[in-house]
Amino acid sequence: MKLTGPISSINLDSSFHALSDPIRLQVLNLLRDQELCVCDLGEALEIGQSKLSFHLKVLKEAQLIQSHQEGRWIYYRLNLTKLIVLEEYLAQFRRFSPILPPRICQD
Amino acid sequence: MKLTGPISSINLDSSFHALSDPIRLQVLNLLRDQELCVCDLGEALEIGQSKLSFHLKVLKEAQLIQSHQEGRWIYYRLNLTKLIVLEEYLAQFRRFSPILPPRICQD
DNA sequence: AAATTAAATCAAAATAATTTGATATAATAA
DNA sequence: TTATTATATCAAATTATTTTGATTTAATTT
Repeated sequence: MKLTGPISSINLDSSFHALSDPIRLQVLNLLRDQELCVCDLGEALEIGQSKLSFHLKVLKEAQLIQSHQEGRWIYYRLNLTKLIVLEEYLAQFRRFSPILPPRICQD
Repeated sequence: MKLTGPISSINLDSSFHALSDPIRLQVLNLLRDQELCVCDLGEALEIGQSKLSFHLKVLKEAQLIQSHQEGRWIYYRLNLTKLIVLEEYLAQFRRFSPILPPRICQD
């Protein structure tokens, strides 16, 4: 059986790859509750401009973030949809487990 | 504020790195509801023995799987605890979001 | 004890990802 | 129109990861 929905493994590896770097995780954390322009991110992270641009590209290609332009600034924000797909993928292991009880629901 | 609990970013990047490879995701999926020995995994995945061993090591060092020996077989199983830590890390973005409603709780 | 088997380890080769510094692009301001 | 600013892109250098085949280890069987 080949899965095709959001829980399939297709592209999941590259999504997780985008999460596998400390700078990129910092970016996601900075964007957690607000959108920011590249200059804000650069100031917060204190890394070179082209390095930041590279990591933003990785995150964007993995569809973990989205961007839009405003004047000469480019703003980035989380793509929650994709983050939720990954969350659900991991949740699946817990749901399938014959061992541990399901997590307490806090939503 | 430096986080230190399970939701901190410390080591999260290497955990996600362990998830960033299709062979390793296949291994996790095979172990989803049962433990298997290396030979079972090798048969299912049709990859060379040392290659499999390498990927199991990456998963084990990331604490996503655990192993125990029985005679000359070594059995691997998921480490749900770590998978749940990662799931919670991702859930945090959703919980923090001012935009999307919380996920419908299915537990 | 010798042979077999399951799995790990090692070193070399092959690939892939990241960093760096320079240059390009496109929007705005002077 | 020229200068400035924000960001992206590119190529080269660096670093990290993965693959491969050979060897090792340890348990079991003969």
